Amino acid sequence: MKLVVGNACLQHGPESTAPLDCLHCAVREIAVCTALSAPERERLRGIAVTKSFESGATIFAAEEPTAMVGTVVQGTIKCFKLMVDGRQQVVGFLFPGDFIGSPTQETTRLFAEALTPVELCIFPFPAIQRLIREMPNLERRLLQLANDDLDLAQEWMLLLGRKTAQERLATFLLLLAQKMRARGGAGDVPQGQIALPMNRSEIADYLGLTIETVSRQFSKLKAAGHIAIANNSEVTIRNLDGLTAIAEGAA
Amino acid sequence: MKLVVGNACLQHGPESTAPLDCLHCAVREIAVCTALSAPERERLRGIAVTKSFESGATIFAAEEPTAMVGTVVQGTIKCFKLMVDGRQQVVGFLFPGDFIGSPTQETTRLFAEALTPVELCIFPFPAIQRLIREMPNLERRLLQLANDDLDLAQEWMLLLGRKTAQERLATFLLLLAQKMRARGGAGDVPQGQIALPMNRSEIADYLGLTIETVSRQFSKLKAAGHIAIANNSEVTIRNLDGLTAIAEGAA
DNA sequence: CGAACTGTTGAATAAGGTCAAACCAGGTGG
DNA sequence: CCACCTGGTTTGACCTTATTCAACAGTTCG
Repeated sequence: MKLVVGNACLQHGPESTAPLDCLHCAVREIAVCTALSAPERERLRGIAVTKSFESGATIFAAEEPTAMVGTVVQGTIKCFKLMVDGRQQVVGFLFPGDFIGSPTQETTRLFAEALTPVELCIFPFPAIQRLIREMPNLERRLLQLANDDLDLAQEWMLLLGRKTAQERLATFLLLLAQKMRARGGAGDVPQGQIALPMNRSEIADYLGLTIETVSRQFSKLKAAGHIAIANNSEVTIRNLDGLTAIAEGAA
Repeated sequence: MKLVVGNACLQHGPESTAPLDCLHCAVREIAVCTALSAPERERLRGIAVTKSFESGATIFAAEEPTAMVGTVVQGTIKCFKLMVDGRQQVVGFLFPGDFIGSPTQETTRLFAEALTPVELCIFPFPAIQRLIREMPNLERRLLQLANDDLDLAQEWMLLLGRKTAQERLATFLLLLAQKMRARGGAGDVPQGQIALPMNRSEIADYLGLTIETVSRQFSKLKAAGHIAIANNSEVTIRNLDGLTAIAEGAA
């Protein structure tokens, strides 16, 4: 486990204070800002700064005072919990367009680590708290996002508490496929092709399994013809219905 | 599994339309309404109705259009997910003062069932959506509640994905004790005494275990002197530090 | 080309699940 | 008042799944 310790955010690293170019932002169609009126978006832009993280960097760590929230512009992030003896549970992977951080909690409860080079559009904590009070549209959007996250977390509780290893991996792949579809838009990514920017260990920590079990289940799904494995970070869904049946425990 | 099927809410059963007596409400100190100003509380009261459910009744079911949200005034509720083959995952128990339902989602994602006789203070869905738009304080409070719920859900993902049976039960008992403390106030409940309004099967479905394993872990904690078991629905914490150490995996 | 990772596969082990029997408390009815 | 029944719970014996431990294969990168 490689942890860059300390409150990395807002302290070092390349941070642009130049005016943001929201009009050409890659995620302007899906991020929080979507819900805002033009003048509101302008105000939000006023407090935003962009920041880059190299692969493996800690974005924030649990127990720290919350320094920021923000939008993922580029890259993949894993959010996770840690136990004192090192056991790890990934609670979510974040992709471009996703919102990161809790806008109401004074203290961070999670660790966030960049799995690839990451670019964030950051809203410093005190500033965003002020803006939330002044912009009901922003607050409404955040409430919606929080409820959606809660829904996904509860779905994952079902997975972790009641599904078999096979069902977990199938569910995971379908979730990624769905996220890609919701994002990538049209022909961006070929039908059923899934990028895996995380390694087996991180998948295992998301699914509550070991790397060996994850690997075995990949092999099994491949042998059954449900997926094809190009390389370790790219798989293709060959049989969507079959995979769905497995994920729901109907197989 | 006893399921009263159908959209039970707002359709039948005793439902009071008389003006609510908020001043003497048992949960007025902790519920959503706490965050509101006097006139705001008055408006919220205007759309509220109380409703009772008998033990075992379905309060709402997954996939239904959301009919209401509300506050638990009395009783205990379990919220859970179901798989097609009947596997069940409890995602939370709700106690007096807790908020029930998602104020942003048009469709219900969970089942909610009364474990004891339950009294709810109900806010019909269209009305609450309107009020949210008009009362920023209400929205702010709901955002806070949603983020707290999300935090708890992620803590539970760690439990379900990475903790042993022993650690799960210890964590569960400590969570209940903490909830009781946060609620019951002063001498209401004797030190470390925990009421268990749910049976072993429901605990098992919350912890991702079987009833047999739950039972064995109860016996083990009792044998180790960490808890005392008065009867099946009441336990006492004898060794808080020991239990905490177990829950955190430090034992 | 070889070192260092990361991932895969196999064999042995353990934790928790399954099946089955015993237990116990609370309610029923003689 | 007490024997009996019933549901939930506990306990025991055995089994299955996933973990652990270990060896091997494939990639990446100096």
